[in-house]
Amino acid sequence: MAISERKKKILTAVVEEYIRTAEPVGSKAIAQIGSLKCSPATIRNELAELVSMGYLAQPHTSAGRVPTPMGYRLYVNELMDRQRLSEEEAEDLNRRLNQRLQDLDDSIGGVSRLASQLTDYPALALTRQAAVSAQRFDLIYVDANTFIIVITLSSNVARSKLVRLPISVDQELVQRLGTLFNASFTGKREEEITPLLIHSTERAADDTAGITAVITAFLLEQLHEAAEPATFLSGENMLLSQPEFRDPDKAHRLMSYLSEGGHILPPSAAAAGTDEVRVFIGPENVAEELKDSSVIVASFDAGDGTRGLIGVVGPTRMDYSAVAAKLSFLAAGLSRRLGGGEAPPEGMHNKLIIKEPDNSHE
Amino acid sequence: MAISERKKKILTAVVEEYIRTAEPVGSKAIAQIGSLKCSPATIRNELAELVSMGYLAQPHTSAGRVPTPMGYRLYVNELMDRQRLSEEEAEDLNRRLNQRLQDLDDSIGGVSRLASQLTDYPALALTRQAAVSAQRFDLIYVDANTFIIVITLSSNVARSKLVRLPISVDQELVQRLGTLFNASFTGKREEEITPLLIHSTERAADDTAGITAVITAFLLEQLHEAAEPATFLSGENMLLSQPEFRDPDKAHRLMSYLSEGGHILPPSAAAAGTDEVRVFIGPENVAEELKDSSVIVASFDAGDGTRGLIGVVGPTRMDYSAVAAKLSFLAAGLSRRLGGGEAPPEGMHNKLIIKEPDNSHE
DNA sequence: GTTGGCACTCTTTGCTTTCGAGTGCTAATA
DNA sequence: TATTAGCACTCGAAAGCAAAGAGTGCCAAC
Repeated sequence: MAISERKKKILTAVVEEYIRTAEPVGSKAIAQIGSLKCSPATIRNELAELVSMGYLAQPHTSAGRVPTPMGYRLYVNELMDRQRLSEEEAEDLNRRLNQRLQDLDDSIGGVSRLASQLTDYPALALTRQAAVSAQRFDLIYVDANTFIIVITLSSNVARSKLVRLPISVDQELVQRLGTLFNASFTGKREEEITPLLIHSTERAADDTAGITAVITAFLLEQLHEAAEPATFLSGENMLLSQPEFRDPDKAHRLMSYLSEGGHILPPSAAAAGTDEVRVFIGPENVAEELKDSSVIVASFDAGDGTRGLIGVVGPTRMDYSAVAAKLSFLAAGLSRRLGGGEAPPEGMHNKLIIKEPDNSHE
Repeated sequence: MAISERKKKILTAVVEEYIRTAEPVGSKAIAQIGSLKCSPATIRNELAELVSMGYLAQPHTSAGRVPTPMGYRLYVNELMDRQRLSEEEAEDLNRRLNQRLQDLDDSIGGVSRLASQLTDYPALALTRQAAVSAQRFDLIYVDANTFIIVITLSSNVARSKLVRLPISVDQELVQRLGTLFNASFTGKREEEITPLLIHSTERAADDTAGITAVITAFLLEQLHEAAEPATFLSGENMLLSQPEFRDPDKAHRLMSYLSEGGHILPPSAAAAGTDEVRVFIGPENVAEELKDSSVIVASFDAGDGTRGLIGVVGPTRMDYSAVAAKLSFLAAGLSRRLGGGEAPPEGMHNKLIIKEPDNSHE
């Protein structure tokens, strides 16, 4: 059955009122909202139909209506205003973003904090490198017992470590090792660095002191760490201010799940195109723990093939419109600052596409 | 009035039972615990006296007794067993500690996570450097538009950054800048790097492209960051499993306070001697938000004049004994691995001194 | 000094009642 | 035919109340 214009208006009113108040909304309240010029009775009839169509639900016979996940979905896809931030908001956000952003890697935590402060929901941020390898090795001789390893990764981040040795080395050895590592390990991804390769390098180095082992260990550690999607979560406490989490057990369950850092995002989220906002409503989430929460994610280009995601978690009764706008703006700002390639002009809002998750398997 | 042996036993029983059950404990329960061979009636008399002495309180006339902060204080100072970890626990902990620990700086967050998992309370870890300065600069020429800054700090941590320039530089310039920076900025603390010094270096560099500015900015940023006490908080969600935080508002208030990262520790905590455990019970905390929680902190030596603290936050009804033992062990382990100087033999428990905070100002 | 006994207090729990918001239905109306 | 007013009905939330139970304080006896 097609859904009439008036039904859409009513559904919108229910969703927005429910988002605002967290209370089931009744026919009278909708009539008063305006934008509809008909009586509560008429609205009641429409509401009854919306219930039978599956967009709304009643907690119990004599209560107002509450949107179902399906209702939210329709709202998100078709009904809601695509909010844009006001000039001041945009400016403020840009300023804060600039403050945080020197090097993504250090500030990915800062980004998630920012997202959380901005939206008043717990937020997470993560990056996933495409394929990381070492681009270049520099070994700096400091003194007889000390040298510094600097590994420049393909993502153009330099990682360094100061190594103190129990034995002494000379400048020549350090330099020779540097050349050797540049020859053997540059461009290699983590899985390409086989024990065999390590072993042969070790022999070639003619290094009895085990210094090569230290370097390869550091290399592997850095590659591993860089390849590992770095996840940050902040603002967990925001959950507690939501009435749906007044039940401490429920709150605890979700918070534990979140802080385990695990599979918060549905796999398909990672596949999202840049600057596109995705919304996962209640049961659309794969993780059992998220079945009655919603997740909104935006994806951004962190440069050099690295993909980043920022998202927030909240009750299904979330302010989708506002949150999506903010995340979209944030993601666009990040892409602009971090991403290579064509930067959209500063200050311009990027388009806000909201994609529905792929549910073909259901 | 002096406190009799029997009163001590009874107080101990009340505290431990209350820690276990979170319910006010009655005379009958104490009698059944054993270790006292007298009737509930006798115990009631003693309890009444303990109440009038201020060690215990009654939530209401017909309820059992609950320890007051003063009661906990006595318990912590004199009565509780100084637990030591069992062999297996110690071994497990050591293993996990080794896993986490390569470089304190990266893993301070890991340490707090470990403390939280270990104790089932929210945990925080922080380090405070004594006075950080740059020990050495290395500028590595990569290509005409790129070079790497490596700053080795006095704390023996190397920090690096890959710099891309809009203009091109030659190897000679990079090298010259390196020498210049080594001459001008090594050994300088953040506050010693005045605009004047920066300016004169800039002039000496004969650098029209503003490369010195990039380097000084990075230097200042790193010094600032290193001097800033790095705080990490984890396991906030553990709070919610404590019955005293079943009230979502209360939980929210404390969690917000904690996640702001602020002044969790009383100032005196920072002054604690290494490997010493301090306990701050309820109102002993200076922060208003912590007035009915307890904080346990252990201090460790992170090497090179850096002091670290690990601590947990929980309700006053905390398992002081177990937590103190674990933190003490953890701190000792960290000191051993990170601290310079005399390392106590591996696997040995360090002594567990529990210091009372200095309350002379009250 | 210790103990058993007992009346008393105060919370907790469960039940019943009341109240009200909101519904669904029907009949009247534009 | 679509809308509206009216009204009886439902069901949860809040309030009130009684019974139960845990624990105390005190007294008198040991």
